[in-house]
Amino acid sequence: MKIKKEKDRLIILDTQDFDVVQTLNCGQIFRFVINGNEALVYSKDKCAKIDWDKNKIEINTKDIDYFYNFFDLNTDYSKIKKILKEDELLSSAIDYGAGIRIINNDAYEILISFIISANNNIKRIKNSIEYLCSHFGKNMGNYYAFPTLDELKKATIKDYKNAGLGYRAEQMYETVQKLEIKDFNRLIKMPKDEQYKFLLSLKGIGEKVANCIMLFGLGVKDVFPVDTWINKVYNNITNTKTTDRKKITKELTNKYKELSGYAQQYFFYYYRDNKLK
DNA sequence: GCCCAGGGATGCG
DNA sequence: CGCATCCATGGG
Repeated sequence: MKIKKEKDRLIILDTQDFDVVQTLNCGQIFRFVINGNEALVYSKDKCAKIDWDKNKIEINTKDIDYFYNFFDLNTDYSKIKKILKEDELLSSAIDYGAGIRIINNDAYEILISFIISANNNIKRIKNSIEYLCSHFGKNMGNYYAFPTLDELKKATIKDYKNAGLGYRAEQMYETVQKLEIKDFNRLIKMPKDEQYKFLLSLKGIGEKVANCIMLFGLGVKDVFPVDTWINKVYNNITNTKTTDRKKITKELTNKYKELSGYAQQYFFYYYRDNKLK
């Protein structure tokens, strides 16, 4: 991928492996606004203004190194897509979501966000996160930062209910009180199975959410989060009616191995958008 | 009014 | 272990 680095700006001159709208809309990030050929994207206390046309993408931000990594610009997606396309089941999904990239987001922000995501819909998830930012995050002028862990520790169960977390409010409160920033410094260095175990020990985090945190927040690509959509895809492809997500996870992870996370995103985006029954 | 959402916790056998 | 049931709440 041809990328020019300027001061406060990244210019991507090769758009076949990067579609901003697809990348933002495929359910891995909740803090963004798309307006025509322009988007605002938020992570932690940082912001990027992105605009694009057919031939180039401009990422305007004071944190170019952060967003370079955020959008995974070092990874060659054409190579990944070429390998995965050999799988017949994935071929049309990859054609449809050819511009998806897996975002490298902040582990703590992803952890909080995906606790909210459980048995929830994306619009509500976004509203709840926005509430937490505007009530507990730092005012950055044009937007609110994601609250730091110390800031979020001030939130009560009632605050979480007001944020629309419903029955997840108690779980969130308990997990936020228990977590410390050093947990995340340790987490990033742990082997995969220990990360998984640690995440599962926290309230509000089960297998699917743990896998999402690892994929989008810890850079672990050989995980395959199975949500309701992937469950539907699986039943559709295999002509079954299972609800055993543990089994589906195991099968698909064994099949796609180190590319599981990518395969999962292509499946998820394609089938969700095409309203698979 | 009903069904569903990027599921998880709990209890029971 | 596996399995069933319950859980808030807003959108479609």
